[in-house]
Amino acid sequence: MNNKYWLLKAEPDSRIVKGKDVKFSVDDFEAVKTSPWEGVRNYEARNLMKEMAVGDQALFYHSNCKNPGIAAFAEVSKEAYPDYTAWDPSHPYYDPKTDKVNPRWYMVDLTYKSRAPHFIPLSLLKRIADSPPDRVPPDLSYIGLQGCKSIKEMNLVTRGRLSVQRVSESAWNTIQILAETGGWDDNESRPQVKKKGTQKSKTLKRTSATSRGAASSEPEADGGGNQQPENGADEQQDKAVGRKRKRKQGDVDGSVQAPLARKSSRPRKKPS
DNA sequence: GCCAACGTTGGC
DNA sequence: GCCAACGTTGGC
Repeated sequence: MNNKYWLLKAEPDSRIVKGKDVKFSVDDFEAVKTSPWEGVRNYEARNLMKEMAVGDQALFYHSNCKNPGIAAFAEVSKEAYPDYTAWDPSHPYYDPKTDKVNPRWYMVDLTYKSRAPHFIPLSLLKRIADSPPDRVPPDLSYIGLQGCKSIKEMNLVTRGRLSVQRVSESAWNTIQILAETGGWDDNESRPQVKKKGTQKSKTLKRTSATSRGAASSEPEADGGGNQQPENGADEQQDKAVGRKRKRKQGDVDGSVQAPLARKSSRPRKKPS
């Protein structure tokens, strides 16, 4: 593969899942420096992680928050290895159907590199994506048409529900330029830039903790036709939804319970 | 295997 | 907090 760039999502706001806070902001990331990207219970996301190699570059994205967007840059520091949290019955993302002999879930380690000088809000990327094919938004003329095009093709704007995504080299380059240059009008509030040491508002901000469950689903239907997620082989990508969530190692061993995924508890109501 | 129901993601 | 989009479940 010639893809060495990725985008991974994390939630900067507190949200309790099975008794544990899944918050993992850019500040948290910078503090721990390196963190295992555990908890992904989505085949497509997992497969993408399996493709990652040490040294690959990644975009750290703030999701499910007031200002979603790219907050920092990171690097893959450890190739995919079994996600041990899947075997821990006390973990929110415990998966009873997998074991150490035949790991189902994997994770990589990501190491924080630097903050995006200019936080890149999703709204900006969307604005670019919505711009005419032959025009570059005036305030972003410096990225050029090619830059615009690369953004328009990002999974971030074309799909959205994937917690781990591939990023093309051109999109990566464009993001770099945007982050360094800034200059757009709509950069309203942004989470980054920790002002003075005490900025870590740990105040419990409750986001809309509706009822996000843990992992997503189980089977991973694949558009192509390969629906086998497992097989140690090199599966491509299946598709399933991704989950994003990350948390710093420190609070990992909380101990909770609750499995994940909603297998078949669905009360189906059918006519007649 | 189709497809309606409904859970989840995640922006707004 | 609302809700659109997406995708999975599972009856038939």
